[in-house]
Amino acid sequence: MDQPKKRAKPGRNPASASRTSRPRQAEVAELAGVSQATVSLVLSARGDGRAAAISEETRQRVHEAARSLGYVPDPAARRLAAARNNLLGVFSFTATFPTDVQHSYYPFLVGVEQEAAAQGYDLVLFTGSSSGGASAVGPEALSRVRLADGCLFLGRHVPRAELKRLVADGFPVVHLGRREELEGLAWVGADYVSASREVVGHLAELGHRRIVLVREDDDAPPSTDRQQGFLDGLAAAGTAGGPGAVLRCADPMRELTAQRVRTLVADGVTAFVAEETDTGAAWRALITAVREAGLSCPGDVSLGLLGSPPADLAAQPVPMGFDIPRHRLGAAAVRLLAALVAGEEAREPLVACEFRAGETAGPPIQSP
Amino acid sequence: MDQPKKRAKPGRNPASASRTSRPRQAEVAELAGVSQATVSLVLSARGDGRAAAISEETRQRVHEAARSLGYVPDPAARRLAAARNNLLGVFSFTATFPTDVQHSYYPFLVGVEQEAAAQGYDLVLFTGSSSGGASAVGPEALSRVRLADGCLFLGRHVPRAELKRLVADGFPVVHLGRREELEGLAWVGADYVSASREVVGHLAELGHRRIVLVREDDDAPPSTDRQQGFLDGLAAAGTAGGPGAVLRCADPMRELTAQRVRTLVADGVTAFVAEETDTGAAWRALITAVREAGLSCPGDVSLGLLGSPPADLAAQPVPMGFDIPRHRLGAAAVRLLAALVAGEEAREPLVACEFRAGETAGPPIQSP
DNA sequence: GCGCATTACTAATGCGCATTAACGGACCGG
DNA sequence: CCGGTCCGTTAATGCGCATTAGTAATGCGC
Repeated sequence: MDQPKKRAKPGRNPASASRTSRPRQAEVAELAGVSQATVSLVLSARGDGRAAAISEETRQRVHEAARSLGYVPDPAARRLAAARNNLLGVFSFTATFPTDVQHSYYPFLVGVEQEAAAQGYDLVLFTGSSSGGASAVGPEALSRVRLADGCLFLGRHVPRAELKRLVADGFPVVHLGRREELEGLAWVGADYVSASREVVGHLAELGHRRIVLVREDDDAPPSTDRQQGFLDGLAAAGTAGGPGAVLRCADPMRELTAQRVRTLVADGVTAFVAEETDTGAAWRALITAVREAGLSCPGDVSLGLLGSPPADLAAQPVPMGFDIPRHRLGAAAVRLLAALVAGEEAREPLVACEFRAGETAGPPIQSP
Repeated sequence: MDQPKKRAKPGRNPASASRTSRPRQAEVAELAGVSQATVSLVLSARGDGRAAAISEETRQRVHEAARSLGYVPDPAARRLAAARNNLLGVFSFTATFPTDVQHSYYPFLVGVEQEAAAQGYDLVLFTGSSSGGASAVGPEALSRVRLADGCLFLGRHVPRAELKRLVADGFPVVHLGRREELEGLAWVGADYVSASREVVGHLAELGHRRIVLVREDDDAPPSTDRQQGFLDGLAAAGTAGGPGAVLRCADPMRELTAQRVRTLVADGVTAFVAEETDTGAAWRALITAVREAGLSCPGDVSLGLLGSPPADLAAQPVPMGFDIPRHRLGAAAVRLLAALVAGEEAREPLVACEFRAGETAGPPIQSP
């Protein structure tokens, strides 16, 4: 009577419909006359490296049995046992799927998807702002991402506190876009400094000595980086920057008039570069002013754009400048994230931009 | 001494790096001072129906503990334990985010994402055939989707055999786009028949009696449906279709000449409708031919497009016709899938298109 | 012919969760 | 005051697989 208390076996509810049809490893094992463990060893044998100690004959029998039964491993069980989900999260605080196909996140996603596939990960898409009723946009909205092995963040409005919490907990996180304010947060970004320096370098090579940067009145890192690169480029070319080299406008369209451009050109300026922003205001203002000043572009004055032109100006003559490799940025972010998930160290976060020769730059005119 | 042989506990290898960060139910339980089972009961309590027998106070404590720990249930474990994980899969055999935006499933995804959020599901993007090297396109490629509660399939190149297997196993699957060849496969599609009939109806109401359909030489269901709707519309308008009512061209640009159009118009034809295809060839050929024939559009002849114009022609006068509600299609697919997951029956798979008045249709000219 | 290494395989275990029988305590009618 | 009932909670179990300690069998050397 002192045997351990006998308990019924609760277990699980009766087999659901699909139970009957899907063979388990145990059934394969029985058919092959081996143990379940052997089946697992055979079927999950990594192609690379040494094969486990299983005889070729057994291996064959197991494979045969598996095939004849139509065995397919259960991914849930596989992932549970392996303690990894092979899932990467993608979180954007603005809608992950903006209605506009032209949206700037799209190219990132292309790269993200490709690289994730290459690394053997699937993607879980989270939306912070989704109007969906179920997901309350509470502070814990972010913690759902823990479902994945790691998470990629897009957009600038990700709440700091929550992100910090994730990072502090050691959850692998990568931010797409420079994000240095948050200690320990991994990120990847485009190397605007080098790219901008290169643009200035090309202009200098063509012979330009007086170059002006038109930028907006915004202290976002991308803007700062571009100015930095611009000034570096000037220095490398042996040209003094000086305060007049940077034209900072709160409202470019209003401040950068044709008259202003004429004055600068008369003063010896032979080339302008504009920074790229969301709105493209600086570039828009620049080409408008130059046109209205009656100046021809590669002829009278050379223009450069530190980025890509806005979609509605894409048909215009291609500006000399650089393209942000969004595609590669997305891929780099995934690689970094995968490395973090695997417990490796973060690597170089900067991705080089691609120089674009365009058709808006030429040698400076000889001032009369 | 006859106790069962003592064996060491093999278990699994020491915790990987991420182990620390992901709290388990057991940890929540400890913090709340209850058992793991209680945590499970509280957290998986179905909102509907009777709440499990847990006191409100305990419930509170558990929720609090879970929140403070940032607990998120492990999808794999959830799934393995025979429940569901509130995950819906999206699988497209071509890249979901293709480089070529034209063929993108993006608009669908907008609807999918919204509806999934509304239904309380997260989305897993199973990266199908991406050029990535890792994922061999073996038979198991598709079976990964079993991690989710159900899966949405996009694209026409999904391998039949594997899909069939999923369906046969009772795994909830919905195909976006008509797919009747596969017995038992649920799908949602746009109602091209009704929409095309409506377009013809509008033309008939305007007074058109002789209407010609320009279509490509392709027997895909969407083409067939449009023709069907077109003929239905003619019949409803009391106009005989006749063999001449459908112009089937292998190469519309070449076959649909200005001369041909002139002849038709002279013969009494007052309106043309073109089908929409990937390339937009039929519509392109039609408007080109009409222009070259020197005919003005809403004046001399009315035009309709059974679908949306290709992106590069969007700036032209908006064609009368209909828009495929990709957004709503995606949402409908998710609703259907959610119903299947819940064990309900499939419902009406057709989603209505949206009529677009446009500016290419008017009353027919009185032939002299 | 005994120790020791190697090979080929199996038993046991747990991943994290859901499920359910059982249990202890409070309450209650008789 | 005792058996019964209800309530809140828990222990135990297994989902399907990967992992690893252990074992039986065999080979090898001296």
